[in-house]
Amino acid sequence: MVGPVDIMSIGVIDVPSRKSLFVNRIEEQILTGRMKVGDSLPSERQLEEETHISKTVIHAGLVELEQKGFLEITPRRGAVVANYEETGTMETLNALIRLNGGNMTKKQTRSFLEARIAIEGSALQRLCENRTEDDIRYLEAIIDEADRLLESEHVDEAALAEVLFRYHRGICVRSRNEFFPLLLNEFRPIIMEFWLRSIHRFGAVSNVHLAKRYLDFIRSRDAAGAFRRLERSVKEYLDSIDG
Amino acid sequence: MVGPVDIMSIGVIDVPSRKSLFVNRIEEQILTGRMKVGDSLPSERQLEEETHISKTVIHAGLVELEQKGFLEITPRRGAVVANYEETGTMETLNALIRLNGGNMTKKQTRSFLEARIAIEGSALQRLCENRTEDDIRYLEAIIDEADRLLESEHVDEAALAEVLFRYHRGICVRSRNEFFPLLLNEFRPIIMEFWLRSIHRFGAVSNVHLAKRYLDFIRSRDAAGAFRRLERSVKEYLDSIDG
DNA sequence: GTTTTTCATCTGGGCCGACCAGTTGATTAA
DNA sequence: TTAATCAACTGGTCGGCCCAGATGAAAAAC
Repeated sequence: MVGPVDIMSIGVIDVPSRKSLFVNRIEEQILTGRMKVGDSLPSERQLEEETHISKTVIHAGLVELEQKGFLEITPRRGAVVANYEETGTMETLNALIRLNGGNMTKKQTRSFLEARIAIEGSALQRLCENRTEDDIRYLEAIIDEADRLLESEHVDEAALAEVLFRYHRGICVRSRNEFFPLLLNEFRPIIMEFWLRSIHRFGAVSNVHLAKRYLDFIRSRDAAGAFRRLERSVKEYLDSIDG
Repeated sequence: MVGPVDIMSIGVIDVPSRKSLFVNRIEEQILTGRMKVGDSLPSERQLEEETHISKTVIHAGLVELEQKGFLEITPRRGAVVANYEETGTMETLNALIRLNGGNMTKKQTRSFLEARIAIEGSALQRLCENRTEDDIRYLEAIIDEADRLLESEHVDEAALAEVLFRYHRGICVRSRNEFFPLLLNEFRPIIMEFWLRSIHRFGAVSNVHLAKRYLDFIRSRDAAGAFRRLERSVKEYLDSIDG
């Protein structure tokens, strides 16, 4: 049952699709500035010839790049590099960060945390003012999941980050604002990365403890206190990466 | 030059792509509840047969629906209708509102304006604190565009809404937060609809005047005043739709 | 009768080369 | 100088092919 070699593990080799290779190549050209905003791309046929990838795949790749906000395609006219500060969405930013190996710059981190205070802070205050017993039970159930993960010998950090994401999205869901949870979904990859780093930096227990702290504020309907706590924890995180 | 009929204008007929027709059909089925969360979709080959659209296009459409948060596709298993409150993004919401003829419910409007205060309010305060002369010039240039539109006999409302969008996104851009402008792009269809309604309700002049008012606060670095003004104008809009 | 194995069938993922219908711009005709 | 023509080029679509994993019923082993 065990293969001939079980000392050195090779690991899976996942073959990247031609489409993703093509998309990454173009993204790279754009983000490094080799292709500038307004530049026309070669036609799909030219790209087919150049890359030895079929036109269908090229076409699908270009459409994907358009959805990400990198290109502007006009049927039967061609594709040009879009001003992705104008047309870009969070997906564009996610692609940008992913291309940088998942690392955000300090400015991006600061921007992210500002956005977090703006959105989650607003949700938190609304929830404190309008919470019901059912909201408390809903959030407690998620905290219980986190506690169960902490009981294990080796804490599954990815799973804990996922639970923390669901908890904070839960705050947005229960704030009765239909937009806030959707915005958090938009941020999802970035937020997950953030929680992973936060777990590494401050430990699993500490992060779950902080989550419980917010629940206390919600219970006692202390909107101002909750907001101050959020601001403080963001400030602590920023200080920790500056040092 | 002029066709045989120039009294009644026909207007361009832009032929929708098969992919978009397919995507809209499925969205409709989901949003009207004919397909419920968890329901399995027919296989790509069945859909091909049923719709007479090739598998290539069907596949591309399903991938788009997954990105919009409407479907959850598992390779070699099939696609099921996703819980779009969980997986949805702003694109999902845009589709939902578009399907409703661009009309938001009162709760959606309230949610939108709360989100606007959270995001643009935060940007406004940051900008007031850190503005440069160049920021002022940048925003003044956009205001000039709006003024030019006002000079015309019949104000082009769609164009003005577009300029107002660019102005308020400009505030986010110049706030030096990389996330805020992208979030506004995400909202774009909703925001455009909002400005159109605001122009109808309060008039073109009044909306441009308010935009200039924000510029005053930014010039005098009055962050608190700017925020209060934003809150007030949102409140006025909410009152006007309640009445 | 119960468990295990086998294997035909179905799924989405990926790719290809050909064809379709609008756009464009130089050439031709008026 | 102007208008009509049309070949070349564009993105969009097509149907077919193969791949590898999932599925479940039939066959084999117990």
